[in-house]
Amino acid sequence: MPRTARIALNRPLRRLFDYRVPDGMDLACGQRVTVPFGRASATGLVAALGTPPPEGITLKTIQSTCEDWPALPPETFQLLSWAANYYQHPLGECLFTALPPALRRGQPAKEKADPHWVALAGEELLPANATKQRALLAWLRRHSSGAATRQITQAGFSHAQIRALKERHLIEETDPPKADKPCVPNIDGPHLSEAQTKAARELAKPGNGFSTTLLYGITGSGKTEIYLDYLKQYLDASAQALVLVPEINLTPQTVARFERYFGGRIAVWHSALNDAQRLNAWLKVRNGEPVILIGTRSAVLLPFTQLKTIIVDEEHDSSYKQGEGFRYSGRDTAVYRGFLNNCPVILGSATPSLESIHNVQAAKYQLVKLEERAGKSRPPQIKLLDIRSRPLQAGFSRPALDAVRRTLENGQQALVYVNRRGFAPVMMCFDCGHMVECPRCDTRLTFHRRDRAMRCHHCDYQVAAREICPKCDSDAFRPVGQGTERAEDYLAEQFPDTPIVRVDRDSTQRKGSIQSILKQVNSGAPCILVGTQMLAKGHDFPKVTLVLVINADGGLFSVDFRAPEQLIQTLIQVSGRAGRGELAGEVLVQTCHSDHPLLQSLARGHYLPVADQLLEERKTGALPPFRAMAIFRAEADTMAKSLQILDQIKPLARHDRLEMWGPLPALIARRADRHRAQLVLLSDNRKHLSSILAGLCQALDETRLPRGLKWMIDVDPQETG
DNA sequence: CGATGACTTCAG
DNA sequence: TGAAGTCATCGA
Repeated sequence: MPRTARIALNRPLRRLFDYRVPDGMDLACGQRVTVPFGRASATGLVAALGTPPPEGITLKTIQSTCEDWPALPPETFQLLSWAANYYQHPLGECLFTALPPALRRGQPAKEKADPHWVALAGEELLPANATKQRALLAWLRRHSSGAATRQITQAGFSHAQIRALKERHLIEETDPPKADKPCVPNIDGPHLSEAQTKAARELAKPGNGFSTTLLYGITGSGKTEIYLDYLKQYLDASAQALVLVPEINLTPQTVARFERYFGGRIAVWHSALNDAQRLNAWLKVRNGEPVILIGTRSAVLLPFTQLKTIIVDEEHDSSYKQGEGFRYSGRDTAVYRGFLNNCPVILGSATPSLESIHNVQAAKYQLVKLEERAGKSRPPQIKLLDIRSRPLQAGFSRPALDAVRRTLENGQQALVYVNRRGFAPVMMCFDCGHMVECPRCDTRLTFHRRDRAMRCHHCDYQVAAREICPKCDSDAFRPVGQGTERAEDYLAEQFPDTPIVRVDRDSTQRKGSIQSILKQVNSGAPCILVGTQMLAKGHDFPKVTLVLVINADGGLFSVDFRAPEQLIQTLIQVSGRAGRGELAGEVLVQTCHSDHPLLQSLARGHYLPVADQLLEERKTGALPPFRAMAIFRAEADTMAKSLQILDQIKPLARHDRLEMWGPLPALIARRADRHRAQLVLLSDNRKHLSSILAGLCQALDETRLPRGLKWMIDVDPQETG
């Protein structure tokens, strides 16, 4: 009887392939192999052994193993199998997302050289017009230990510029900097306040098995110090730990803070790493080195073998949910990982997700509270500023502008939060009413005055901006609504002597990184920060004493059931930027609905009661977290095709514990010329929902679909539009 | 006529 | 997914 193995390949196929195992080859689940596939060969992962082969197929034979140990150790393999099933994504693709690109391609699991570039002398040799090259050279000078190609391109420079400097012998390749930091560089732990110490003591300790703790710590309460102290006090020297952060929080400052206490034990994992860096970090983790790994979402899939604790910072952050392909939640996967590794999981936030609060109420999670700011700062007071019947200029009301002026006069800084980037979200003709729309999406084009362009924020379309209405040639063609650029311009006009710093996707892309911006702000001179979401997330601006929210109303009446939760979280997070130093903070929220119960209780200052209110609404609507939700999405070149496939599926999903909404066109029905529709599935029983989804997948795999039609399943969706 | 491209099929 | 095979169309 020949031995067989079931192999997972990196293909979007919901099936595995059986192979014959040659005599004398030892295999384990999760091991990398090379197999003949079609007329070529492919890298695969062993998914099962000794399974009875299907009839009527002559098995091919595994060519070789890539190494004699499983690339995915048992817990990691189990975690991915669970996730494949939970998120209804093909197992092969799930397993391969846990491998660094080099190993996906079948390259050997050996440490890779990671060439760095350093600047040499002789800048005067550069021609005067080579400004970009000069800028790169200056940038490299600031990175004395050198920077990898990937980091250079991330900072906004091009490969061509690197090549040009290399040819002029102004830069050269070197070895990457060695991690020369001592292993325990700082014997003194971080100094904790009484409240922090108490919270740190209450957290579940590594070694006591699996548990999940929600650490609710208000903004500015110093959660990072607690993490540092906790790891320092309770993590064994030989153990591994995982710290998950949202992408935006993985700044060099965050890493440096951890390195101060743990030196070379700190490793990082994020999207800006190049292939060599990814492979090397992955190998460290796989080899069981006692790393404390700080990483974004996908770090939860790394092959830890000695994992003893997991921390998920800002656990409410929606960027933990992958929005395409393998749509897993890094936070929820982390909790399951804690279960598999039998270790504690700490979820930290000043604005916990309703899911986590619900799990506390259901006694699945423990709650540790920290309701006091660290140091001398006081939590800011939130004031609602009703702008009904108040004249607005570029979105600013008189009292709001006065508040900014007072702040600057006192030598302090102000932060203005605007929900949209660009100058104005719409251009409208006041003669014929025409609004410029995207030709490929059901959206309006946003006007960007800086580069005189109209852009679609949902696809890559853009056109040159016009002075007159493209339809009727009227010159009454004007921007409507507020964006960051417009706020910036208006403030510059009102406060000509004050620097205005805009922070949004556009400004940070151009300037390479947010770092230099933050540095400027924290130098302390009076200035006004204008920005989007980006500003709300975890940054420390000690001199900011006023936060002004231009308009809070978007999230109050949205069709997306998560919008109110996200609005409240953003408002509290952005408010938390105020008064973090010794000066007291003030928050002004402009709204047309100051009597709205959510805003009213927000103004009373505490998150948990607002969250309870939101949870009550979810309960009434039988929405998550009270029921499990999945969305079946379809997109095609016509809406009819998309709706038709969902109509076809709907009867197959019928079940007495399942409610279905739709099929309906998506909120933005057409995006990049694809017509999108969705069927929402809700069930009070997750197991049922999961098996129904699995059945639908199978049924769809067996049907021939009209061409151009794509479908996907989103379990626990973050975006319901 | 071959070349090109759009589209379908199939993988153990 | 991606490589290979099928089929229709195009320009000279």
